[in-house]
Amino acid sequence: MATIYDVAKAASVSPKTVSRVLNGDAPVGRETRKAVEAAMAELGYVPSNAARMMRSNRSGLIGLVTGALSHKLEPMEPTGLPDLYIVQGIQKVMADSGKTLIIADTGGTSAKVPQLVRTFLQHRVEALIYVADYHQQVTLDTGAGNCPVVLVNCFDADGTPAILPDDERCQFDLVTDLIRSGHERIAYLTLDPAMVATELRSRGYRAALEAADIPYDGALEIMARKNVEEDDGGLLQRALDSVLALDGPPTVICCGNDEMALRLYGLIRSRGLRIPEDVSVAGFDNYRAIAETLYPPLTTVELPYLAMGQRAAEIALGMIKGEGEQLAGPEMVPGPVHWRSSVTALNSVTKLRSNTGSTFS
Amino acid sequence: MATIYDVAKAASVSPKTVSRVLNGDAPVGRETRKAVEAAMAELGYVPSNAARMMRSNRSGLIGLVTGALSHKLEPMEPTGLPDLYIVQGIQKVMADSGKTLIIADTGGTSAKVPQLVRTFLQHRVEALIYVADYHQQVTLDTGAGNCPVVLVNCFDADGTPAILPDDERCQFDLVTDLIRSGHERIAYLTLDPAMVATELRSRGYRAALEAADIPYDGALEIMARKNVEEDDGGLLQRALDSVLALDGPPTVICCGNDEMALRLYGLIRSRGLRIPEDVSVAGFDNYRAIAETLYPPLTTVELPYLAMGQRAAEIALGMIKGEGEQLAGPEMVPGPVHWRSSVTALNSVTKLRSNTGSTFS
DNA sequence: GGCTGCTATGACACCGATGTCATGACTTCG
DNA sequence: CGAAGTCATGACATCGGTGTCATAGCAGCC
Repeated sequence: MATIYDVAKAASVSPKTVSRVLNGDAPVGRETRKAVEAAMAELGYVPSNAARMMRSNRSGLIGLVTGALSHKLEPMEPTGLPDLYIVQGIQKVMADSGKTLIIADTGGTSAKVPQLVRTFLQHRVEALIYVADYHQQVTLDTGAGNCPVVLVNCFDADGTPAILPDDERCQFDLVTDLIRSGHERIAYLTLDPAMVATELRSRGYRAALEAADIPYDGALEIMARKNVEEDDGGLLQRALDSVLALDGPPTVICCGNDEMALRLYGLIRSRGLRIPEDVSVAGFDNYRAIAETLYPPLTTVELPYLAMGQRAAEIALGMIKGEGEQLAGPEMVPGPVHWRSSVTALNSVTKLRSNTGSTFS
Repeated sequence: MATIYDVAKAASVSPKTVSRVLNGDAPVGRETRKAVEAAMAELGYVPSNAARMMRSNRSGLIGLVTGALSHKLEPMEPTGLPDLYIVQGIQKVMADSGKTLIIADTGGTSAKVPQLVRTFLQHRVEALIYVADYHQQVTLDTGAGNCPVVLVNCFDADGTPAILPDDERCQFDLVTDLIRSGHERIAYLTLDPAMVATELRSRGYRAALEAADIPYDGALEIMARKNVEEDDGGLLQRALDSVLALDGPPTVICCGNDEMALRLYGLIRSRGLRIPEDVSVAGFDNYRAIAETLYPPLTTVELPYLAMGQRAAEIALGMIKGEGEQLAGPEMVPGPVHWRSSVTALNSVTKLRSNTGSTFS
């Protein structure tokens, strides 16, 4: 590989002059510049970042640790590969500010993290971003020293800057929109309550009911998915039958995620009911391959993964610059409701646009 | 950040001795080693890859260019995020051999590629891997010079080493398995024929029929999805009605992908037919969120994305080492059939395991 | 004893950029 | 006209490691 010295020799100038042409940090004569540029092109010269870094101490690299690439067969496999969208958001912002992402995968075991972080530190990353595959608490033994760290889709007990989806707000917005279109008997089939998100969404569900003065009925909120292999789908069937058998059956059923909604479509129809005429269905995740493909298309909430990634990248960049924008703890990012035809309006009032940034597609 | 000189001073030895402790490339006295290790721990020393690289010229970095992170709203959005699995495969192999992945996203426009490649070259990547999001031909103006390049899920006209899914073989295996379980009237609703994969799969479909001495009936093979916005799903409806109206209607319908199969489930049922009693359905992609969640679970073929990634990484590593394993052109990787209950056996013979590596799950 | 061979260590140059400072040629202004 | 200022350029040190070579100490062997 050609070096700056080769270029200098070919252009009959000093290396420093070549450097000046490269960086434009000092005036260079017109003819000289031409000669240097010609020599660079001729030799296919590409400056070495490593050598640059030795002086400047700025690598231009951002380390990204994730389990995104190794979902494998974990029992609690979440839908939609959220971390991918987070990574996408991070990548976009970083690329725009001239940083290059270097990524490493935990392979599912956080035990590998210290080793990965060490590799990153060897490359002198300017910041470290850790992306989890679902909303959870983590305890990372990063050993990152004074390297800025940002957590995404997870949080720790030490108040490390973290970007989280606002599960509570999302579910609140969805249920509020349902109420606005006239629903009052709103069932909610939840995911495993062991998950952080489940608890938060449940809170959002109840808060929305309360805000609308609708009494909370425990019989309408049922766990329908457990993160264990034994769950063969029977939980969902029983949950559905249970709410349908109630005195006041629900007019709409919210699902813990879009995958559950997909299953529910089949179950509801096998019981001779139509969607949404007999019962409406709402999902969670806006897993587009499902939500948009189902007939009728599924009303659901989008978790703002892309935005979360972008926000995380911005925070990280801010920390690199040493700006005051130091998050002391988690920052919640809300996401839009996607209103589709799996939910019917029960009132005659013109459908109200919610003021929460919902989109009607 | 502490340097090797700081460590040397703290341990009262020369920097070179610290280097020897780090790399173990020459004997070091027991006491000396202890002192050095203590000093390294004390100072939190992490060696700088940049400085190392200056001498060794080996960065330990592998450049990955992909559009994986920016699917966005492209009309021909393929299902299943194949490139993610490819990246996963690459990552695994690279991590195992001590390389670190640095990734960049094209943002959907291949115009950015040269710039990204340049960045990678600045970092002195040891190899470049380009991953496409669906099977296609590309013309990359990499300007990578003598840096090894491997293409994945795509190929070019210059015979650059490439790893491709064996679409033809996959479809052949699937249809052959269908024939083995007694099906003879096999419809095939294809994706847009403008896609490379469509042509290849069609070939596999016909080859399987021919191998079983079943005459090819053009009325059974219909394009049911066009990569344009105008396609509102009407194509699929018409295609379904068309094959159902035939004198000899199909006993099984193959779909171009699992998403189409998901749609087809709804259409078939809305026509009062049962799956698989009245008509069997097969998909393509093994998009698990759909294939495993649908009821009944979907028989489909898995494109071997993970294996492709691994293979690509191996090829790249081989090229780095300068081994003779120089692919002169594309290498096709086959994938397994996943046999599920959306296809019924028409013959009374015990179901035959195909000899093509199919799995029955 | 003198030679060889091995172990443990250090001095020094070097990788490829860039920051600092110096220099020579011109221009401008009092 | 001489001092001061600008422009264009180069010499040289430096970043943090590692390769090469030298050196000192100590054993083993004829």
